[in-house]
Parts: sequence; structure tokens; C-alpha cells
Amino acid sequence: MDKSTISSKSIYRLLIYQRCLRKLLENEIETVSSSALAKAAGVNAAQLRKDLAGFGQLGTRGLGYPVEDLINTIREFLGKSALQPVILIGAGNLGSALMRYNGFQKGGFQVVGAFDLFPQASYGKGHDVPVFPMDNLTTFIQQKNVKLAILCVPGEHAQEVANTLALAKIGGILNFSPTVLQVPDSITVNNVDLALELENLSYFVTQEP
Amino acid sequence: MDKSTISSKSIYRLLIYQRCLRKLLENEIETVSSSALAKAAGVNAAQLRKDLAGFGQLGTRGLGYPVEDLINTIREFLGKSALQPVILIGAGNLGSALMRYNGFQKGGFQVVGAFDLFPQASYGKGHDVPVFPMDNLTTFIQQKNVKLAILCVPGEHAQEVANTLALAKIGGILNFSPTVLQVPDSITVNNVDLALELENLSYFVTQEP
DNA sequence: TCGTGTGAAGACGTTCACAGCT
DNA sequence: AGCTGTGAACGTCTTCACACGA
Repeated sequence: MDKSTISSKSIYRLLIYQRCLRKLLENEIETVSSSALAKAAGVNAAQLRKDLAGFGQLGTRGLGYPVEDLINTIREFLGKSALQPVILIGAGNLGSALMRYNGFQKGGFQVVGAFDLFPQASYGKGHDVPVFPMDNLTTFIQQKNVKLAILCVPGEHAQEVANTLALAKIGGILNFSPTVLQVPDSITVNNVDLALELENLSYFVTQEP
Repeated sequence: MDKSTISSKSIYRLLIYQRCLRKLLENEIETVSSSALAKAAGVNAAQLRKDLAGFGQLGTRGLGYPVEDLINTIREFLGKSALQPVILIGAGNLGSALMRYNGFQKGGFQVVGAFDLFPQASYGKGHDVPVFPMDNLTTFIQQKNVKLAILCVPGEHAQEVANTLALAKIGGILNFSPTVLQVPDSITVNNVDLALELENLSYFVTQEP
């Protein structure tokens, strides 16, 4: 499949298919139709087939897709390699919770270090991630060759930290701060704005009478 | 503006504009051009003007938009009403952190109650939200007329809880569980999948040589 | 001249519908 | 009969480009 022209949305869906397929595998189901998998993933069946189209002929007409093969094909495409190191900046409420969150580990990521203005405050919060002062940030990134950073600092400090990350040549930022970051094009930013999500949801719910 | 045909994406952007505008107001800036605001919000200037088009003639050619008026117009459109009650299900790591998260309060929401299989385990975690056993869920929703729920239970229990919420006629679910929920059309679901976000980010970062 | 408002064009994503294989 | 693979239609979102007002 052509890796350069694929959209972010397709990647999201492929990741979701992976999850659904793994559940099927656990239940020892060997083949699945596009319509069944699409329903589980919450998408249209034609779209699922389109997403899978680039992988070549891997479904059987009249039957469906072989679950295990499909998992492997997608994993290979996504390049799910070895354990990937991640750092986290801002060891407050949310940051500490994310350090304990095991969903990242399942996905092949490990939080190898955290950074905070007041590192001491974060100890004893039930995680085993070392917390360093902010001064060490740049050196750490460069020495450990870290590509991804999770940003959980208050909105008013987010841009400042992002600048530091940019100088240290980070590859991507998962930004939980309620701030639109201005970064060079070489850095990919994924925004997860919790308040915004709730407000957006609220808009569509309150519309009803 | 026509409230029925507006897309979720536009709402997200309007909420972001709000934030940027408020910062401008704090700095006592009275007018802003579409290009300046668009840059701050990370969008195209033409798109911003399109988003605002439905509100009627509120910009001045050659000058820009009056900051304060624009804030009020958008707020009125979004119907940012009184404090809105929200419940949270799953008082684990993430759930507890969200209870302490003050971004929700800033957005006009209040977590009025939390629910967990083991309510005792959540006390003393630095929040002041009452935690109830799951049995009380339905009654609570109906008696307090709660419209929004934040779902933070492990993936394997998410669908089960969603079913309960559906029966209790919840309006919307902010779903942090790594599960695709199957719910009736009357319920709006907003998925925030932390692991997925990081995996997606990772894909686009690892592409580079 | 600067910046809004907007028609038109373009890019993108989704869904339909059906030929063709098992 | 059931299901994949896919061209074509459709719909949505984004960007361009420019007329017009301040």
C-alpha cells in the first residue's frame, strides 16, 4: 500500500480494525466478513473494504477475510515495531494518571521519563516513572533519541514547552493542553482537548427538546 | 445561523475561536482580523470567515472583527447556559484524574457524581465528588435529570455500562474506553481513545527517515 | 490599502451499486 | 447465495480568488 498518500482517518480506522480483529481471534473466530467487522468497528462496510483495498487480494469472495492474516497484514503495514520510548511533560493530575495508564503499554509504548517544574510533588503517586526537573528535558530527548512527547502542562505554559521540544527535535507531540501549538511543519501534533470534547458533545445533546 | 445543519467540525472550531478570543480580551485587544485569529486557532482564514458567515455581518471590512461582540455572538449561538451536571463512571486512574480536572469546570460543567464497582477505593484521591456503587446509576440519572456521562471503565465493561446508560435515557457519552460502543441513534457518543491517539501519532512520526 | 464576505473550484472522504469470484 | 473488489456518484469540507466596503 502507498504509505505516503494515506490519510490520518484511515490510520485511525485500521487501528480500530486491529482491536476488533484481536477480539475475534481471542474467540477463535477464523474468518470475518466486511459487514460484520464494519459493524463492530462502527463504520460502513464499503469503506472498510476500501481501507483494505491497498493490501491486495486478501479476502475471499463469498467467505470473508481470514482474521489472523488480516491482523498480521495491518500490523506489518503500520510498522508496529519494538517498544517505543515516550516522555511526558507535566506530572500533575492528568499527567500522573497517564503514567499509570496501561493502555499505552498495550499499544507498545513506554513512558521512560517525566518532567515537571516540581518533580518531588509527583513521587508516591502510584507510578514508577522517574520524574526529572525541566532543565534535563533537552538532554534527555537527545541522548535517549525520544521521538514522542505527551504534553500535559497547563495551557499557559504549553507553547513554551513546545518550543523547547521543537529545538530538541522531537518528532511528535500528543497535546493535552488546551492550547493551539505553533510548531514547525516537521513536528506532528495530535490534540486531545478534554474540555473541548465535552463541550462539543454537549452542543449536540442539548439541541434536542 | 441554522443550528440543524452545522457540522461537528465547525463546532470544534467555534469553541477554539472562543478560547483565542478570550485571550485577546484579556490582553485588551478590541479588534482582530480573520487572518490573525485564524493563525492563533490553527486554521485557514477563509474557513474562519466561512464559519462566521452564518452570524451575519459582524466584521468590518478593512478593520476586522470586534473581539467582545464576537465572543458574545458565538456564546449565544452555542447556548452556553447554566452549569451543566455530568456524571462519571469508572473511578480508576483516569476517572479520578478527570474528577480533579478543572478544565471541565471552566467549560461550565460539574461532575455531580461518580460510579464505580468499588466506590470505597476512590475516596481520598484528592477530589470531592461523591462516589456511588453502580446500582444507583439509573436512579441517579433520572432523578437528577443528567444528560451527559463520562465513561472511564475498562474496555471489557464499557458496552455493558453503555446499555445501562441507554436505558436510563442519557443524552451523550464521552467515551474514554477503548471500545466502539453500540448505542441507539438518540445517544451521541464522542470517543477519546488515548492509546489510539498515541498510536496514530506514532505512525506519522515514524514515517520520516 | 486592508480585510470581509462569498461564489466557484478543488480536494477529500464516503456511499452506492454491481460485476465477478467462490 | 454470499461476499469481495472497485468504478462512479455523491456529499462534505477546504481553499482560492476577487468584488466590494471602510
